[in-house]
Amino acid sequence: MSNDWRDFGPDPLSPPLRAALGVFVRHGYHGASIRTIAEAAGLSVPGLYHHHRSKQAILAAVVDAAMQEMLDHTRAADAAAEGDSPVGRFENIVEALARFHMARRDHAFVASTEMRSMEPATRAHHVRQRDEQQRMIEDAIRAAVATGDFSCPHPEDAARAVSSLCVSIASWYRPGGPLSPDEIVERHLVFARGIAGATTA
Amino acid sequence: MSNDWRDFGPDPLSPPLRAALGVFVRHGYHGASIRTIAEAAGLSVPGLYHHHRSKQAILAAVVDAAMQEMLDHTRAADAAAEGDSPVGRFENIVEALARFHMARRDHAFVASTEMRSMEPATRAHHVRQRDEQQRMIEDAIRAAVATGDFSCPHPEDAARAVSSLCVSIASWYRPGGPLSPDEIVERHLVFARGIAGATTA
Amino acid sequence: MSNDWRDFGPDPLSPPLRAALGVFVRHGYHGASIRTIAEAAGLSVPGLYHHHRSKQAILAAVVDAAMQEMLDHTRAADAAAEGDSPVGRFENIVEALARFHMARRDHAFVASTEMRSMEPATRAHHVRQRDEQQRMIEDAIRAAVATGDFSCPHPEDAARAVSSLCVSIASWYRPGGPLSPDEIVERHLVFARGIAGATTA
Amino acid sequence: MSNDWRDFGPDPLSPPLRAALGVFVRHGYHGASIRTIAEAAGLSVPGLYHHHRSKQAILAAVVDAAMQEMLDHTRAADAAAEGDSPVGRFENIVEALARFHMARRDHAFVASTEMRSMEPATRAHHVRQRDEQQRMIEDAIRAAVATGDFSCPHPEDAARAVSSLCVSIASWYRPGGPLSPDEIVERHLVFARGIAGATTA
DNA sequence: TATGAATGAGTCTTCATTCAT
DNA sequence: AATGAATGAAGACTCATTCAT
Repeated sequence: MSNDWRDFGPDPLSPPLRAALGVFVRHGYHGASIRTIAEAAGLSVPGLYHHHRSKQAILAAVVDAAMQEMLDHTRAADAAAEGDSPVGRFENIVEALARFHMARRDHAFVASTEMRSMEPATRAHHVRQRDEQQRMIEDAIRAAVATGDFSCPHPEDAARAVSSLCVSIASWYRPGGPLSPDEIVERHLVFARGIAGATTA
Repeated sequence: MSNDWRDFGPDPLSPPLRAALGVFVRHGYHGASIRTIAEAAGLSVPGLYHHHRSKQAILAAVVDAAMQEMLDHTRAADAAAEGDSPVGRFENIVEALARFHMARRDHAFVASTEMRSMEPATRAHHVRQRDEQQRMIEDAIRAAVATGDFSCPHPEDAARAVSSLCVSIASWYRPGGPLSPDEIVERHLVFARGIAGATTA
Repeated sequence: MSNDWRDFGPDPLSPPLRAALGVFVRHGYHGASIRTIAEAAGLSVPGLYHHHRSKQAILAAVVDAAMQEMLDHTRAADAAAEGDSPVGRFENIVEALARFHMARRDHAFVASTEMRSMEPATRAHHVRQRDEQQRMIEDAIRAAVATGDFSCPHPEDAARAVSSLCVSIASWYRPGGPLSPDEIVERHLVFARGIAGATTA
Repeated sequence: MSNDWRDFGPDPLSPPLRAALGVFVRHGYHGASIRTIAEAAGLSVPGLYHHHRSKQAILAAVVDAAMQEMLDHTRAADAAAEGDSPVGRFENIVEALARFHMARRDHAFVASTEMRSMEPATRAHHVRQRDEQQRMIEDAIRAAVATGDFSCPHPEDAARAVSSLCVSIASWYRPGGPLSPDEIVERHLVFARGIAGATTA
């Protein structure tokens, strides 16, 4: 993982979970019936229950897998900039985030959209993961401010704004669209630097 | 409306629609039962149906009211900057958007979150309204680029980013939170100028 | 009435009852909603209730009007054959029955079809009217048997068969169809004579 | 089937369908609630839905089973008269029809009564089956006219009258009534020959 | 391991009917 | 005489889940 944080391999979700994800994306958690999910997975209903305890457990598994993968990649991106300037760390993290929201657009969409459908424990776990990710951005901004590379009076707000911006990619990006992932990354790096108050071109 | 685009009066939604909005926010469209909505509205179920043809019609009414109010205020904010520099237009529009997403946080949240729950006609209408709003931002950016106030190679992407940023306010802002609306507006104006590549302080 | 038992004037049903009849025919009693009936009548729902106590009362009124008109015409047809041979009585009654089931096809259809939807009292009344009508046929047959014009070992069964035959006209006859009412009458007179065992052409 | 067209074994309907049939007979299709049907079948509501897709599908299954059985028996009765005079064919068909409307009185009643409650496709199928049956009678009559056994100027109308007569048995016959099925058959053969204009005793 | 059958509780929606105005 | 607003009960149907096989 240390070097390939830019690459997302095939979806690691098990077939039933991937099927569930598709249904969640199209209909939302409450609009998705166990029957529809089972059909999409090519399983009978009890067959699906053999793999997962409940519909809620399916949601938790999908969301946790997504958040783990996101954290893995952003952490690796951060680590890969070890020794670089804080700006390099910031840019790596943003790039990892942006790439994740394209490569795993459905996963990210469901994770951000279905918070209210999660049971308290699941939701708390999810929020913790999201906060950790956001703090990584914030830390990088603070470091860059310390070196004078960024001029940013409110690093926490800027981090949230950058994060929101990357998350929102998942709601409009379509593979095969007019812009390539590389172009989208490039442009969002510019936006993110603008939000963080980069002082140099 | 010409001068008071910054102010949002009391929620114009009828009591049943306001009640429905609250349930939609907490549980999502599919998670909201007509029974729950009726209870929240202090009506019997058929009493609710007396006012609205279907659950879907309730969603459409709520979303359309929200989008109309958003468009009214952003248009007025744009018009109020008539004669100003393009930057003034841009800032007015962004401020109107930000204020809307705080004053009508629930409305905006449901409108942006429940697109997949809308029937095709409703969704198409909604998308048209959203696109018009986004084009207002884009036009202002292009004008500011023409005057040299902004340096922005991709105005359409920047407009989407600015719009996404304002929309995302609705998902974390709480009245009575640590920041006042005025502070939030101020900070988001800075973020938005950063995204659009403002060349001057 | 004494002479014009062959003619059926305009439908004597009040407009709301006529509207209800149409809905009953198309959807059946249970499939007909008060709202649909009110709409068909051009009335509001309470407006309809102003004229009739309940949906059941509407059915009773429609059915009773139909049966009364049927009895009026068959009695008059019978009376008009006073002094004729029993065969003349028989034929007059059958003709009246056949003509009624064409002229008031919807009324007759509902009356015969919705017996199970009538409350006990209404149903009992209806059955009494139907039995009286059937006995008129039976009496005529018996009289014709006594004169040797008919050869019929079971007049009661024959009367029921003749009655059923006339009732069934209502379920296929359409005004403007290939056969004129006069032709249909003529042919059913032949069938009825066949059922009753007429011994002469 | 070749020899036993006179006998109707135990009702071939599955228990849930038989239960539904009973409820349809008593209350009509629209008056029959799925709850009542399920109770009559000794099932829960979803248990009933496990076996049948919808209330309409239940009606279609019941009606089609009835019409199939009717066609099977009348065809067999017709075939059994192979080589006989046309009058023999005619009598066999009528007897099969009459017996069917006694042995399967509820099935026949619902099939003829609930045409308006069938969805278009189901209704079309039903009408086709009914027409085929009626044409069998018509053909037999025409053949008997050709041999001079019947004198009947309008075979199509006579066939419809004979058919209606047999169908109407289902609306008054009760097992254990004053007349045995054999007696009823005998009398209806006489009526049918009368309608068709039989020239010989 | 996998599934046909089952279910209590819930879904959205409509029912016939009433009443204040 | 007419209606907008309301409702308890019921409509057909589906839910997530279980269990015997």
